[in-house]
Amino acid sequence: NKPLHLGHLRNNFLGYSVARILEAAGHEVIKVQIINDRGIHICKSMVAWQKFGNGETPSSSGLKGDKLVGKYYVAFDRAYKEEAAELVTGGMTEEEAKKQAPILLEAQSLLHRWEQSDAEVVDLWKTMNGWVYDGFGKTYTEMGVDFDKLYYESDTYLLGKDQVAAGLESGVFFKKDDGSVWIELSDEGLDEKLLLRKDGTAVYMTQDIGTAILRYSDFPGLERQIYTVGNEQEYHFKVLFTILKKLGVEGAEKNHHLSYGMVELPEGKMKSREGTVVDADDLLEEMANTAREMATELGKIDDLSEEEKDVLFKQVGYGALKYFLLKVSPTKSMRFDPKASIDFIGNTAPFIQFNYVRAASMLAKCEEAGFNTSTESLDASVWDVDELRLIQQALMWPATVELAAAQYDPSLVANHTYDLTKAFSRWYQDHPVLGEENAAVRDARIALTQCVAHQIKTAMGLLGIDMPKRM
RNA sequence: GGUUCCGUAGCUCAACUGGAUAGAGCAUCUGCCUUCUAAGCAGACGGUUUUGGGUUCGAGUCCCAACGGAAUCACCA
Repeated sequence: NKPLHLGHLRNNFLGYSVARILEAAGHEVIKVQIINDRGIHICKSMVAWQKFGNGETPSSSGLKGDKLVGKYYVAFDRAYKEEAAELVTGGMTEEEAKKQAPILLEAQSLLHRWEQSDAEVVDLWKTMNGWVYDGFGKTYTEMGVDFDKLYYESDTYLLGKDQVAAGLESGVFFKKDDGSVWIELSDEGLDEKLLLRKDGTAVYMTQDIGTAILRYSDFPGLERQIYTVGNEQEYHFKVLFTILKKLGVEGAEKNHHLSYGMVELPEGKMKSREGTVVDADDLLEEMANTAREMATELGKIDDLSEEEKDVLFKQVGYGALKYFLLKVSPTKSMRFDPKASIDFIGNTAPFIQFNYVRAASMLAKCEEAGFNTSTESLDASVWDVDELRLIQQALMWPATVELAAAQYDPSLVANHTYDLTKAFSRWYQDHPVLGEENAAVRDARIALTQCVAHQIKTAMGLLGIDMPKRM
């Protein structure tokens, strides 16, 4: 229920790209998204909307749905802090005040009523969730990310609770005096972990147990289940996987947490509450605008229609962003400077796109001139050292895909593509094609250009980056 | 404090999983557009791979320690 930010972009681009790479390596991939539509956080937005919203809706405010709901999440947090501070002034300890703030109690009560299927609460929940999905949907479309199946935690938490009940029966879990349910994982170095609150409501872990089990039964015979989630949740997934094993769930051994590093801003890490986040929608828009400015300045595409230009600016701007986020090893945290980070020259997607466009443009001219553009039966003896080096680079592609798939690492694909493009760009500089008089040499160069262009397009496709025809 | 991860050019990142002279981009400086798109190319500058030990024929990579940074250890998700 918080608007998508830069961290989500890294997450989604990474997950999407890994899926494409695994497919390229011959695996069948099912992309699923778990939607966290249940829990105390939703109730917080709901309470704040009830109290301060005055019936505001996306259409009445003109705000994107997820932004509107996010606004009330922030409003909740502000009110909550004020109330807690007042209680402290009234003589309560800070710890106690954080538990007793009236607005928090209201949110907890809403969660409880929601789990009891209280009609009024469920209605509001449906409405506000609808706004969020609507907003997220727009952003996902822009990102070029899609899923084969969506899981809603509101559908899976009950399954999780069943599992907790079963685990309690079999002695995997235990109940404390206040009625809360726990698992003891000290032997694994993971401490005690809560599975059900004392009021009987589910927590994050409960839902994830349910979701995991549902997926095993939905897709029997899964070779591997990969969770693309930030490294801040490493502990959570260690615990989850351990619990699933202890419950004896079939397939529990096949889980993998694809853990990626945080995106940090120059002033430190992003914090929604302090407003130091880079909003996904804003950033995407800014990227396309930068591409527009750049192209307008260069003036090479003035004859394109407005529609064609819009497509192009998104290809270039979004491509630059995707490449920027994917060229770094997933496990590493990365720094992002909104003003300086994203370049359109150097080791970037626009550089690669530019060279693809040059190749495509040149091939089109060869076509027009009636040259032999077939890649069959060419004379390989004419290649010089630069060309052999370029070919050598291109031949590393299959191994690169295999390694990237094995390690779930799109940065290997990005770096290979850059090296290939760099080699091509260098070669292009002093190896004319159209003006080459020796037909054998010319045909060999045409074939080479075709192969390189094709590989660039394929490789960038695995990163979710489109190649324009002109730029 | 426990656990996990990280430390490579001024900045952002590579380094084919232990191999030869540690490579790119940005930034700075110098050249190259009457020739297939200059969002390009060539060159210069920039390194005791945080530090100290160890293993090895060989270490940025593996082990130990120190220093520095991050994440996590919630009846948040």
